[in-house]
Formats: sequence, structure tokens, C-alpha cells
Amino acid sequence: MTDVKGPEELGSTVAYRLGALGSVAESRFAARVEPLGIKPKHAGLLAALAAGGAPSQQDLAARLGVAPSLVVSLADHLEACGAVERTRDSRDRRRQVLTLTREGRGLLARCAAAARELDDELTASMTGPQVAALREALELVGRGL
Amino acid sequence: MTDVKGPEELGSTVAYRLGALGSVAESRFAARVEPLGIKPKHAGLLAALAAGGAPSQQDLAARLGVAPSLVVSLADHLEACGAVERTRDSRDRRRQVLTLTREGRGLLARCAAAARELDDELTASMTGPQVAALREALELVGRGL
DNA sequence: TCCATATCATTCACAACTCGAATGATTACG
DNA sequence: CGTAATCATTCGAGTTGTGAATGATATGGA
Repeated sequence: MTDVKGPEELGSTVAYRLGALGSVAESRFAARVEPLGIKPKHAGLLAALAAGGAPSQQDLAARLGVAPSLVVSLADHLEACGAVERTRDSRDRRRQVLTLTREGRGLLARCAAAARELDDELTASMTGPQVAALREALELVGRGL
Repeated sequence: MTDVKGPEELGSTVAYRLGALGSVAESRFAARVEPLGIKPKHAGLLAALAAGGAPSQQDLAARLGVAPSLVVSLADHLEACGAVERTRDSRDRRRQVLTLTREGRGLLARCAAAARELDDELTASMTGPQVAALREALELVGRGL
């Protein structure tokens, strides 16, 4: 009853607002990494590689929430850029192990820098503690999958 | 300085995480409103109509961050559903005024209910204050556009 | 050992989304 | 009064992502 059941009900929802803001965040991020020759999903793949052990492409697909076939084309492009290398797993030769090259790490670092710049833009009207709260909140949501 | 400048730099970014979480939030929301015969953008249009005066479709396009031509097809579908009505603006007969019908308001209410259910799911592992902080943070980011 | 089944990466065709340019009607301005 | 601007709409095209085949390899049971 403290709720305002007014017309903006949907807009005050986490689910909807997250989706709406997410799409503008993604397109702005895309604009920033476009000069680097990649798209947000490529950056995501790079980050996943930097984060984890040596997972299969199927694992990567699951982490990124995309189809395995998409990981193939993402990896194709990154390999063409010289950012990753494909090597057959000697223990299971069906698997293709993706490893970051030195250039790949550099590319990822530039993506992260671009993202940080964008963060400054997105949070320009917020105070330090507010930004920190946002980071923590997003972290928590992500943890719950 | 509390930042870990490690390999997960990108993932700790607001821009990237917002984009990633946004896409899963949107797809889950899409799954929930799909039985209602609409997609997230339709819901967004309904909410925009409920929120504002009687804006032109161009205004709506700008608010939603999409091309005007997309608003046409969104409105087409909603009109077919009986959720909105098109009437020519008597003062400027180029403009088409979209108005919510009673059914449209009901549909929007169901979308909001679906979004609230999804909120419960997304924030299941969070405490009340944490959820409130998230809502406020998203609100602030959205305000800064 | 050998065969059936399952898993992996990959390719390919297709559906869905969204945009931008043309179109026609109407309005605003000089 | 005519020229340019604005609105909604249509249409064609580009991009993105998916799911179903394919071929290679692995696994487990008879």
C-alpha cells in the first residue's frame, strides 16, 4: 500500500529497467570497441578466457549464455585478429582449447579501458558511494544467475 | 584501491555487466510475456503510453530508443491485439495519436505483474535493502540517460 | 576387441530484429 | 502560392543468433 500502483509500475521494475538499460549500455560499449575491430561478445569471450582455466568451447558458450555455434564464429574472428589460438586438447582430441595470446591480453585490456570510460559516462550524475552500490548490486544479481 | 586489477577487470565494469545482465533479463522477461502475445518492446511502448501525455510516435521512438519505423510495427501489433487505438490528431493530421484501451491497461498490468515475478526470481539471493539499493541505482543510471 | 551411443567443434540455412531510405500526406514558412 | 519540412508508413537489406546436420573422436558395454 505504500506502493504507487500508478502507470509507471513496469518502469520501476528491476527486470524491465535492467533490460532497457542493458541494451543502451551494450550499444554504447559496442561503439567504443568497434574501432578495435570487435563486438561486445568478443570482449566477453576474451574475459571468459582470461578468467577461467582452459574450458571447452561448450563451457564458454554456457558461461556466455549463447549457442555453441556462436562461440565458433567469435573464436574464428578473434583468431583472425591474432587474439586467441586454437590448439587441440591432447587428452580429448575433440576439444579445441582456446588460449589468449599476448595480443589478446592487450586487446582485452583495451576493452576494459573502454568499459571504464563508459562507466564514467554512465555514472556521471552519481556519487561515489552510489556507484559502489550499483557495482555491488550488479555483482549480486550476476551471482544469482 | 579496493579494485582487483586482475584478469576480471572487464567483468567488474558497470557497462559490461549491465549489458550482459540486461540481455538475460530481457530474454527471461520475453519468455514471461510471450503467453500474452507480446514482446518486451511492446510492453515498453504500453508503459510509455501510460506514462506520458499523448506524444507522437516519433516522440515515443525517441523515448524507447528505437527507430520510428519500429514504433509503427509495434503499434500495428498492439492495435491488432486491441490494446491501443490509432486516431488522427485533429490539430495536425499527419500525427497519429496512440491511446491505451481498457484492454491495453489490463495487458500492461499483466506485464508489470510478470516483471515483478521475475524480479523476485532475479533478486532471490538478495536481502531487502540490497534490492532497494539496486532499484535506486538503476533509477539513477536511467535518469542520466 | 568391436559396436553403439554420446560428445565435441564446425558448417549451414533460416528466422528474428532493427534500421535507413523512399513514399505520400499534411503542415509551416517565405 | 509554392517550396521545404515533418509525420506515419512501407519496403528492402544487414546483422545476429539459433538449431539441425556433419564428421571426428571418445566412452562404455557385450
